[in-house]
Amino acid sequence: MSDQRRERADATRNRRAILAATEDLLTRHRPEKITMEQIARAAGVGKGTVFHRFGSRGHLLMAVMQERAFALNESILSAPPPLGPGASAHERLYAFLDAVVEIVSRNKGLVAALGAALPSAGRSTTDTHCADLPDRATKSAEPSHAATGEARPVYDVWHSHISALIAEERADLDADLVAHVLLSSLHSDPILRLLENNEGHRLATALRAITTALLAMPAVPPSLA
Amino acid sequence: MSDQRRERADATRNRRAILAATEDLLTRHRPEKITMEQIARAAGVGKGTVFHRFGSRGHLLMAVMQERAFALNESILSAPPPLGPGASAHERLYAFLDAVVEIVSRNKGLVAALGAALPSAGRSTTDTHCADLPDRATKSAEPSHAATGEARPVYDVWHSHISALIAEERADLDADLVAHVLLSSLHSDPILRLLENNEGHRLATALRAITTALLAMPAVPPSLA
DNA sequence: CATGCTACTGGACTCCGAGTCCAGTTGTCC
DNA sequence: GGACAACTGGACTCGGAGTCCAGTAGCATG
Repeated sequence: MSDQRRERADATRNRRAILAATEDLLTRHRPEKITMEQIARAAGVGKGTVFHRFGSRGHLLMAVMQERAFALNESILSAPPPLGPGASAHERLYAFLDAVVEIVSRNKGLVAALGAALPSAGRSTTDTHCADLPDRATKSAEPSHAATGEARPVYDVWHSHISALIAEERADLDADLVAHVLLSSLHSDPILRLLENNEGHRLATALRAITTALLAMPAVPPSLA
Repeated sequence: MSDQRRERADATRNRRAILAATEDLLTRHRPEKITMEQIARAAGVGKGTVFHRFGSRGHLLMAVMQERAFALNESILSAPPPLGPGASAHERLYAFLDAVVEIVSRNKGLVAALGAALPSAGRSTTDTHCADLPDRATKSAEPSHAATGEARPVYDVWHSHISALIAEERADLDADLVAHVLLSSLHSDPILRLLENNEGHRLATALRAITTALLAMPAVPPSLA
């Protein structure tokens, strides 16, 4: 039985093909110039299939990103101490920031494209999807992907991780906001350009410096609203 | 005389009308839904005119942003001390960051749209403009706007200002990069959403905290590449 | 193995907006 | 007031995202 039938074999094959084709194209072309039609052709399927599986360009890109970030997101929860649980909050922070910079460096294009592809996430104005694509949104089906179906799963995971670690060490800071600031650098155009130039270490260093400074910060700014 | 003829009166009138119409629309609609045609209609001119004056959607948006930031950019150079020259670097930093948060809060939409509208600035792949629009790029013409014609004039001014101030206080930091990180928060989607919710003060506070921490930072990380 | 149910497929099609073109207009300079 | 060029505007092209639906083929069941 099972109220949810298993995904059909050809569907799985095609989904994989699409994801693979997208990744492949991403390595060879500017992401904003890759069209859905190209992806479909490269994957050997029709455009309709791509949209059927992923709903929109943005969602497809997100799926790819999610795949890329999968390993890291696992590591956070269960991995040897520097990254995984067990080390001190700031050691984990360092390790995680380094890992994130690393992952973004190897996906600049994708990250840039993602930034441009998602209209604004939680808008009311004719936010067509998620409403008329109930089946696709609820898909999941494959254990290997753990598709959460969230709005920005990758960002959210990263953000809450950083935020939690910061809060753990410094309850006096607005951890939530600081985490956003740290992560925002990864979407910044000038910085993405820097990464293209293999200067990722500069970013990593700067983020470390900021983190160190914050955690070591002497006084507690009580709240000067 | 003057190798550059004065801008024609009707041209000026129309340019102003277009700018005004854009600002107006921006206050009432999601920026990504505003089309060039709408702007033209609202300004009472033809679409061709809009493109003739501004070259592209991105450039138009940038022109508007430039106008909005004009006052602040002037203040940096010549204004009473907290903002203008005369105060200590970190006082100026605080003042400037506050001002920037303020200005971005009152222009979230525009900033978001700008982020999405500029493909990537300095790309080689068929970067058509700036090449086939020499006359428009060199326009300037009106003293009141001081149109520099740069790629991202506003961002660049802000960045180099912050960068210089940081460098002045802490030669050991990668001021350039840190400045990018600070500014990047202003383009971040989650943070823009926050600003929409009138939580700008949280951002301002967080940026202050980061700045304070950095400037007060004890050790000098010598360079752990 | 046959048979039905239905999810999946694919490519032609619609829709829409950015940017182009150019014939006509109108400021400006002399 | 005449010539010249810059400006104007709207019809047009181009191209990509997303839709549609008739056809196909997995999967379950007897």
